[in-house]
Amino acid sequence: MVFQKRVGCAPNGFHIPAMPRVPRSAKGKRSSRKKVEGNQMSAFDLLASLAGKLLSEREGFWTPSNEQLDNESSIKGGVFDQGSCDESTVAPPFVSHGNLNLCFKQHLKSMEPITATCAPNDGSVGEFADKSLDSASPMESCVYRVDDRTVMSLHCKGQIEGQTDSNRKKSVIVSSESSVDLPPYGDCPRAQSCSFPSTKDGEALHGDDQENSSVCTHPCSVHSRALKPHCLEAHRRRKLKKSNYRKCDPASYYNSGEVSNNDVEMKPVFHSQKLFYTRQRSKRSSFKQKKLFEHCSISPSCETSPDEVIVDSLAKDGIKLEADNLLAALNGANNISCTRRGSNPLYDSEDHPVKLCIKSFKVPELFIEIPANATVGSLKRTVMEAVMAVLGDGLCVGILLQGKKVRDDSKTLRQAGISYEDKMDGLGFTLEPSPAGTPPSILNLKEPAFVLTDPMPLNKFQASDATVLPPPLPPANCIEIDHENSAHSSIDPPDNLDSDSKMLVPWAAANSAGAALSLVPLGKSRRSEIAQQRRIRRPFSVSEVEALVQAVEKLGTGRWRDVKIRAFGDSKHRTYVDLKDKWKTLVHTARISPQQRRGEPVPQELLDRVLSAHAYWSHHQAKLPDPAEPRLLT
DNA sequence: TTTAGGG
DNA sequence: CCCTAAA
Repeated sequence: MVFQKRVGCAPNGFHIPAMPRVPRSAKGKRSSRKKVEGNQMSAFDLLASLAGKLLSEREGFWTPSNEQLDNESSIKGGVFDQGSCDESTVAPPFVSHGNLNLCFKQHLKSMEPITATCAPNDGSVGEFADKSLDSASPMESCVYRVDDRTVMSLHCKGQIEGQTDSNRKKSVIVSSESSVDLPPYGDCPRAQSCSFPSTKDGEALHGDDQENSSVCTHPCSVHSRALKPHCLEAHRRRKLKKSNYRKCDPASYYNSGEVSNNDVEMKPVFHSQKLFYTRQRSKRSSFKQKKLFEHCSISPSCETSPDEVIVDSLAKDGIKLEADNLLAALNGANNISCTRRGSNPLYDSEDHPVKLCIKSFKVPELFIEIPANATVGSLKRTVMEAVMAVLGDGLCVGILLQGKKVRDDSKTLRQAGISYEDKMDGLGFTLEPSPAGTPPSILNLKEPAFVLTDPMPLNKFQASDATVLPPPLPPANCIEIDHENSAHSSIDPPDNLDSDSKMLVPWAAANSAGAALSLVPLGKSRRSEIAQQRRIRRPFSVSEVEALVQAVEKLGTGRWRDVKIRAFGDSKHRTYVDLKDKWKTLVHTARISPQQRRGEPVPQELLDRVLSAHAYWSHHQAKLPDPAEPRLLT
């Protein structure tokens, strides 16, 4: 007997008492060194990264005025981009008081507004929701209709004024088929998504809605997330299609995703222990869909079901994490020397500290299928593995301001507009995949629909269960990145979110208890042709070239692994293949005229050595790993 | 997993 | 940088 249970809707989520080291994902776990290369990011790292982003960078050339956006659209954009039930939460233990809730959403994106907040940290979302119905409340509400559902959106209208009333900026969108006193439909034409509050307060307020809201998720929308074809490399698509995907009855996806939001629903769909890792079935508003599909040839109407409604919610028990606490935790744990108050040189004399409250991060929800005779312990492990597969394979924090990504890490908060109170309700953080070994880059999760399956070779699996399983996923993070952006962050172009959005497909981590996982997209063929991540281009610096040349001189051109160890042993982002390729280009560069060379000029001396080494090793086989290593005569 | 090469 | 056949 096999049952399938949707984990994600567990009201209280999964509270992980400690943040273990994350199992490495599919690639390179062979040696310890490889593990080091693994793009692992602990929750602490995450916070550190976040803190660094928020509090440590101040230089920039961008002026906030460029980012003046519609104040309302931001939240809604964020909401639309979220669109899912609230899911499990992970509470890292290192936050002294207050938890950073990582809510398992269907994708790694957080729309939770980071609010400027001043102690005392009051007010749950529910309270705000309550108050929002009061005209005196700092919250605004608006109502709109999604299909047959009336939806109320509560969001902040107030500005942060002074130090006492600044933490009133919350946004919650409340699904409402209930008795909530709703303003007339149409008050807020832009708001078209619904979500249900998962905070306890929200539950208390709209408890009846939760179940109803659950209905909002619809399996059919599993594939409704728009993947912009223009974002896909056709070439890659073809390859992926050819090599990694197989035809599969779409209905099987739906079956697999047909588990309702009722936690208790069991479905004997699969016969082996699997983890379903699917994106929340949701529907975006027509408004958002328009944006989503703006560059997509797929019609939204055919991608969504009428009764799908975006279900978005705030973290269950989303405990605020104040910057103070965060910094204190960081300082205490990792000697990060940043203080927040007065004397902090990070702040200009007249610069007010920016207090932020991260309500939650959202990561994809999980579907788990496990034999009924499995032990509770194995279930726990399975969930943990799924969780860590999502969280562990390298996350970085992205910042959304007014719905736009803030990419320039060098900007100050003020320059980025984060210190502007009138924008605080448009500030959001996202958990994003961090390309291996690369600085955090902003990546939007657009197609977080996966299935975790048995790790058996895909070909075997296909042969044995081809009618059930969705197409397998390419064996790596599938992140489409902006090729225009190098590793260096840059300013977000002032266009909409989707235009520069990225896609990601996390790759499951390895197992620990015989339940190895692999990830398979749950999407449909068209858009399950997910672009595989292309690593961010990282031009070799002169010093790197120097190290490479030196190592090749010593080791020869046939031992790239050794060269890598020798010259880039601690570098995560330079693989031996990279080095081999770089050497290839170096040889080429050395042979062409300086006028033809591009990029950062390599000193001629190095190029000469490249040619010399290349010539030498062309005639000397570098076979012997160690003893009398041939020396290059120079 | 590494190497070697083409793309 | 990617992709992959071969080793």
